[in-house]
Amino acid sequence: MPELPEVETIKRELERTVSGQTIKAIKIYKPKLFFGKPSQIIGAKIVKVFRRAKVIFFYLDNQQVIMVHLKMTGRFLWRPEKTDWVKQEKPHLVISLTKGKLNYYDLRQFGWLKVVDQKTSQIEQEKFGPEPFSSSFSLKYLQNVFSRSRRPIKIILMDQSKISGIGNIYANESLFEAKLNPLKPAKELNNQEIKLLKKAIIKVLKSAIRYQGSTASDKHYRQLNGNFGQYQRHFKVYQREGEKCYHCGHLIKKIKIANRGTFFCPFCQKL
DNA sequence: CAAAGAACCTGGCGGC
DNA sequence: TGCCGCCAGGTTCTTT
Repeated sequence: MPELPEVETIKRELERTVSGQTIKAIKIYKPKLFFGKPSQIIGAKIVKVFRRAKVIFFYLDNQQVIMVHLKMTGRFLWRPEKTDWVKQEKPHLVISLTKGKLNYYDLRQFGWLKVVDQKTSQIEQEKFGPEPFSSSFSLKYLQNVFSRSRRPIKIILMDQSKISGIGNIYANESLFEAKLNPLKPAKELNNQEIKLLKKAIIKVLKSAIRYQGSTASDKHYRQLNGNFGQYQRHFKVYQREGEKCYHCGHLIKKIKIANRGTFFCPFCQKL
C-alpha cells in the first residue's frame, strides 16, 4: 500500500491530530504486530510525528519512540471521542489518546509497530538512502549509486537503502515521466537521463502528495479520516495495461521485474 | 557477495 | 456454484 506520498500524507495528518496528546491505554488484538511493552508508552505524551522513508516515528516525551511500518495494507484511522460513527473493520490495535482513539488495522498483517529508544531510532533511520526532497538526493549521489549496478533501474529506485520512499507505483510513474525503460541497467544511464529521472521522481512524488496519495484498485490505502487518496486518477502507466499511452497512443505493456508488476509504454520508454 | 526466490498473510478476481 | 491459481502501494530471510 503506502509509499512516500501516502506515508507523508498520514504523517502530516497525525502530526495535526494526535501530536500533543497523551497515550492513555493500548489494546493489542494481534500481538505479532506489536514489539514492545505497553508500559513503555502508557502515560507518555506524543511530542512529534516524523517520517523517514516509509516509516512513521512517534517521538514521546519519555525518550521512547514508536516506529510504524504499514507495509502493504496497514492503515491508521483516527476516531475522535465525539463524532459520527464511521464504518471500519475490527482494528488489530487501538491506542487510546486524550481526545480519541487511534485505530490500526492491517488486513495482510505484514506491518508492525515497535517501541525503541532514540538511539535505536537514529540507527534505523541511517539505514535508509537519501530522501528525494533533500539536498543529499543529488545528481552526484545518483551517478555514483547507478554506476555500481547493472540491475534494472527500477529495482534500484525501489531499494530503500539507496533511495527512500519509492515503491512500485511511483517507480513505474517516475520512469514513464523520465521516458526511461524500467529494464535499463542502472549503470547505462547517462548524465542527462539521470538528471531527467531525478526531476521526474521529485515531480511525481510532490504531485502525489498534493493529491494525498494513491488509493489504487484494491482500495487499501486510506487517509487518517478514512477517505481515499486521489492520485490514482493521475496514473499514466500503473495498472493501465492494454490502455493507450496518453502521450503517443501505443498500448501500455505489463511485464514482471523482480516479481513485481511493471507498467510502461513500449514506444515512449524504449530500451 | 550479488541476485533470485520464498516467506510472511488475507481476500478479490478470472478461468475452467 | 466451486475450486484453483494468480495478484496486490513491502520487506526480510534463505538459497543459489
